[in-house]
Amino acid sequence: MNKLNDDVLHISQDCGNCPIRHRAVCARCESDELEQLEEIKYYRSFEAGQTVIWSGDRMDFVGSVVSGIASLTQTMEDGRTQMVGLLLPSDFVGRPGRMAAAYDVVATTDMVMCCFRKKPFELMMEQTPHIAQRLLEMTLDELDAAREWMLVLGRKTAREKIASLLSIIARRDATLKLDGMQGPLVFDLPLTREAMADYLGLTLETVSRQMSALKRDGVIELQGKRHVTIPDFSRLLNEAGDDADGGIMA
Amino acid sequence: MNKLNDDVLHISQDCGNCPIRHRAVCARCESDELEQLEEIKYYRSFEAGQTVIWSGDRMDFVGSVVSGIASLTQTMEDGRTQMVGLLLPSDFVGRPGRMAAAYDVVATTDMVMCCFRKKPFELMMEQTPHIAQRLLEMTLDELDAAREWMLVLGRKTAREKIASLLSIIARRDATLKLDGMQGPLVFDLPLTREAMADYLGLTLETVSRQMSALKRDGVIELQGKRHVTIPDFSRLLNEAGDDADGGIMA
DNA sequence: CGGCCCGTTGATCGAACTCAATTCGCGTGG
DNA sequence: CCACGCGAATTGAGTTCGATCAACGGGCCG
Repeated sequence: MNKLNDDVLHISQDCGNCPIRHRAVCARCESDELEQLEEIKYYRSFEAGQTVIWSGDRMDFVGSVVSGIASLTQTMEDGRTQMVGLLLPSDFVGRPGRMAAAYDVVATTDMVMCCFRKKPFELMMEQTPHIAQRLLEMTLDELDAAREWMLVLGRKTAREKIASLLSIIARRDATLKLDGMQGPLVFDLPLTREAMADYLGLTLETVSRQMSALKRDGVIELQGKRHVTIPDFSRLLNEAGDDADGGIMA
Repeated sequence: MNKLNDDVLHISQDCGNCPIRHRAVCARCESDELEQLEEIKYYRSFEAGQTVIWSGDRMDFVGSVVSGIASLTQTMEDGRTQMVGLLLPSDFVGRPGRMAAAYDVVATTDMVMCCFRKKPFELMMEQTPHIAQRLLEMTLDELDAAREWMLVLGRKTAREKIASLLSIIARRDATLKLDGMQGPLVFDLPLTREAMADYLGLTLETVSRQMSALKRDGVIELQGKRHVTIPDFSRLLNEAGDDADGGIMA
């Protein structure tokens, strides 16, 4: 918690130094627009496991994930839950124009959010096209990701689902590190087995079994439960049922 | 085919009389903006089963479904396919700023599209905020629908999946007819059993079996293979695993 | 009439679920 | 320091739901 507060202080108010400055909803803003945003923004930090907002709750802010990871989940009355979004740094939370949250938002790791008061943000959106433009672009990207995930949920086997999730996390991690993807990829899983199960529409036992199977078959290596090494990325892509050729897909 | 061409001629050029005028991407346009759009638009008709565009193909238009239904599908190399979108009248096709189609688009019924040449449309989007605003709104709605569908794909049983699909189609049909949803709902399924299976992540045999089971249990009535009667909508919602109370959900 | 498409139904199989026991890692308190 | 407890993860045994393979029925058109 102290650590988190330090982070918040450290990030402070300056959009210019923000780590997600050029990827978030504010990416296209000019400096005067940033100044406007700074007046309606504030930071909030969450510990791993903490709930940001419950589905149906009134939501008087929107915002961006600055660091850490959050998940968007839907739950049925009998308790079955499905993750419908994985929010990474720079991803946007909330929907302008909507009163209530449509999903549960939970921090899966310690997390910092840059929040904008909703009303003034909506006003700004009407006036400055840069924000709406960027939000449209980001929403279209999310829609593509959601559709990609529908294929995973609807048609892939448990093994392929795990491989798909690992390859997505690995790819993201590699791009963050500006890794050319040469050599083995190494990263930490930001999700518990249960969260992976919720994302993939599986049970946690099946997730565990398939992780063990991929390890046994040499597709992945595990140091501890969370630290993963991918010796051959194209092999993993193959297991995911995606086209193998290491090419970056559309 | 003759029927289709008649439709096209009938719709002709006048945006003012367009059946989707107030719901499509052009919903918020002023009359001068509509005039601009009319200069870059043209109609195309497709017969049931015809492919509008293949994934990966260069796409030099975007557009709206005017009448009929189209589906967005993704296919793996081994032939497994997943429908990732069901395009109804007023829904938007294509992504501004993207060169190639990301999905296969297929007409599942006879269909008419209002197409805009892509380059000029993109230019208009930059100049007139009304279009981008509406497109953002529509994209956010689609994202919500996709996430709703992820819950269906990931966590619902075959029976619940069928009930979910039927309730969505029934609800849409009722709103089109401005039906207050009192009394039994009656509609025609616009999808083959196979298309339903592709949407739901099932096989067509399972779809057929569950349709028979719902009929046997009195949840639905079938006249022929496509004509459906829902005697008790809240019962159907219950079978779908959604909250039963006939209320209109968020 | 025969072929074709769409849909239904039956029999069997297997992948993933469920229930249950056990292990691992880690912090906490005696 | 070790014992203890707890949550996360693994592994096993048995069951089940939906997939697969296969046969059959009905409507439509040539």
